[in-house]
Amino acid sequence: MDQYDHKKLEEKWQKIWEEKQLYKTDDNSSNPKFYALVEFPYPSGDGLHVGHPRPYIGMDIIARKKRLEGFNVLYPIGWDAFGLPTENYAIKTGISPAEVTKNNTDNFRRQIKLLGTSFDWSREINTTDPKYYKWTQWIFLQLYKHGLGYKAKAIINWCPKDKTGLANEEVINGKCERCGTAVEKREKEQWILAITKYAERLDKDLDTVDYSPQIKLQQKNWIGRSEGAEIKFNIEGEEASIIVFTSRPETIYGATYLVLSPEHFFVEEFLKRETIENKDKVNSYLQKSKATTEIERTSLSKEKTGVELKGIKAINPATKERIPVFVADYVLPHYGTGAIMAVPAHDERDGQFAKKYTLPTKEVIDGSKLINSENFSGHSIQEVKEELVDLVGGKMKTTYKLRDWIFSRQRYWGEPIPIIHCAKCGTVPVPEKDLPVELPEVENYHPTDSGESPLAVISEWVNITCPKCGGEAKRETDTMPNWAGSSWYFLRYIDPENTNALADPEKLKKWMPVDWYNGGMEHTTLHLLYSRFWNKFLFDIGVSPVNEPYQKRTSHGFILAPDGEKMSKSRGNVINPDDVVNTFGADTFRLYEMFMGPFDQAVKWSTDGILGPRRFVEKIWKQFEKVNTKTTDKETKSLLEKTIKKVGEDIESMHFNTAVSTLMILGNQFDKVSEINQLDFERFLIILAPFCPHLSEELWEKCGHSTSIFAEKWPAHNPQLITEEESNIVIQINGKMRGLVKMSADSEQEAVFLAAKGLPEMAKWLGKTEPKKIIYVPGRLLNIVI
RNA sequence: GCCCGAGUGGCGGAACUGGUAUACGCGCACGACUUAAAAUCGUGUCUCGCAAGGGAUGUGGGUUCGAUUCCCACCUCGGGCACCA
Repeated sequence: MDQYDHKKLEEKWQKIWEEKQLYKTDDNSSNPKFYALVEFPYPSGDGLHVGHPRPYIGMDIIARKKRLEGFNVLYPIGWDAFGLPTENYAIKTGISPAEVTKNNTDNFRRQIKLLGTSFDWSREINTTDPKYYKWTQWIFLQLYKHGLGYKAKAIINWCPKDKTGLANEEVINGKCERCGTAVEKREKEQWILAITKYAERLDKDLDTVDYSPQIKLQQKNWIGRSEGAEIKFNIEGEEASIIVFTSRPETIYGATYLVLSPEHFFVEEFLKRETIENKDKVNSYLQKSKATTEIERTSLSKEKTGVELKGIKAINPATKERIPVFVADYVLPHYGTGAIMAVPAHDERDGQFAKKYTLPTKEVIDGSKLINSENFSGHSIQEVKEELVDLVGGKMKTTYKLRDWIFSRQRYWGEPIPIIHCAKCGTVPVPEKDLPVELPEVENYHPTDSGESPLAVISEWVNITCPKCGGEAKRETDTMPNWAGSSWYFLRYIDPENTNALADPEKLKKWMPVDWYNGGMEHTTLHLLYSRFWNKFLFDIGVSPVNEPYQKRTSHGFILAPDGEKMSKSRGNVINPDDVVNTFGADTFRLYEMFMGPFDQAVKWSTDGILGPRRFVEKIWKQFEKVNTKTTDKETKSLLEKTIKKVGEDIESMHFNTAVSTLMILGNQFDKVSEINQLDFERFLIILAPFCPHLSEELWEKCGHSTSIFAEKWPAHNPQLITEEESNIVIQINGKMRGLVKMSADSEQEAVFLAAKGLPEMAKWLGKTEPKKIIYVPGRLLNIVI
């Protein structure tokens, strides 16, 4: 047998697969469909590092197994290519982002192909392709037309020196990443998408999908549904009133003051009035809070700060008491109504604040009963909650932490928002026939001095005639955030060339929903939620055939550099898969990435660790010499059946690391025997094939087959050969293992006890004393308590 | 700070629904082969103890006949916190 030559072998099979279009998905197949999806990468200039392939390989194993099980599998890939790093690179070098993207995607494609993944490359998509973003823009227009896209003022990070808006990521310790100037907050008109209108469904419909529990929980917490009440507090001697939201309206008798967020519109109102006695102090507090981040503001450990609006008092509608009104930044503007009634006795933050400013504290709850609450005292919370809210003229209300989605970016490298501003007609959507609104060439990719996107200075692009009245008009120059293109890409894979619709409705019906979507833990809230939102909207307008886009969602962990740090070019600790594949081969690489640790947890790359999988691959290669027509011995045969069962189950549950170790145990057993029956070996090759497709194809061919191993059927295991007549029953004394008896698994307790007594090593334990208690777990364990 | 995870040999990790802790792999040690080395193969490898036996799954408690697994408190690390992708 010739030497195992991974290069020769992997090139050979990758070429054959491509020529035969083995992984091209047939829309017309009558087999049951299976849509496997991984998050498409952002093609950075650094190229692929060994962390990228982990999900691709994991899903590839699942996709290959599903094909072997007779499914018609769709397993596509593409590029999520709009975004900051490419734009920043363009600003630095002057090379156009489109060109940079082209180079990067070419490199990524080459690298991914080296891994022997079974992507259907004929469906490759790119979010920066006008043919693609035409439909991203089209979706935006539908959102706009349905009242889900609106313009409003929102706060952005602003660098006063660079005169440009900054992403949070570009703000380092409150300073501009580029020039170190202190970053300010600025209000700016922005396009916003009303995702909160979908909050209830996004929350409730989680019950209908198969996401891992921690993913569901994190989504739920992010959406943050909270049932409470809105209650109006009148301002003494004025028409004005403040509406607060509280999740605990039953504590209203304990509300001893009100707090407004610094951004609350009433704060500005009140400051205009002569009644406020401490305007300077309030104003300086407002200034200070502008410089504080939200994380600092909401921190429980941070000392609460605030300032009273001196000169006004609110009236507690339950007690009719006059209570002070404060401005404090621990109250956030976008949650509830941006104003709260403070109940220091029963809320930790209110309590801290009240202590600091020596405000009265009044207990109104004792266990589950109300106290000090006039007629309501003595009643349980549940009983009187709604009645109480009624009495004070409030109304029950469900609120969400989820906020609307700020959709504008003042950047170049994103989808132009397809809107036209006409002096006469106002905001006019670009007519659908004029889509896509293509990104024009610009000389300078840097935002303008006024903070507009670089598109704003291209007058021949900006100035346009109004499609409604034909008068002078201007294009919207904001672009979309990177999230836009990735919020619907799973639909486009289904019909990537379609020019009449984002995808053919029949095809969508055939393929949706995605059966299994794997992605990074870091996308659990934003991307996952945004894409669920877009799909729900598209479902509502009859475009997507399903209410939920992803039937199942799992996540993978990072691969860290050997030093335990995140891999990055700047740290200089990047491991390039090209080198690893070159030295060890794609099959070994795949095996190692799956073997190195639990798929959903972060794990460090080890350059030595890959030797184990490589030795395994060579071992299997050599074992082909033992293959003949003789019968495989009983022990090996039984282990093979167990392995088939376990590997199948482990793939389904993404326990790839234990699947590989199970394959290794069988490989070790094959080493011990001198003969392996060919049919048995072939069944082994099929379950190995998803992990090591090249090696398996080659050995399959050597077994005399002329068709691909992936045209075979996933083998069924024979359960009868797995069950052993005898099993080891553990004998414990006081919960510690002291012996072992080999007996039939359905033995009775008495029989096992007798057998245990017969063991020589038991004499010293069981000597004369009578056991106090005996616990028997049938077929597994006998615990004797003495 | 808040939300979601994780912590087991020298290292990566395994242990099904509470039932033999350390599977599999790396490394290391010794041996075989070799003039030698590499590769390969074999044996051993949590720890204390001559042994009987004891101790170990981040720390401290608890529940249980029995806890890596369940509960409480704490420590450390990773992810997210809405304009990174």
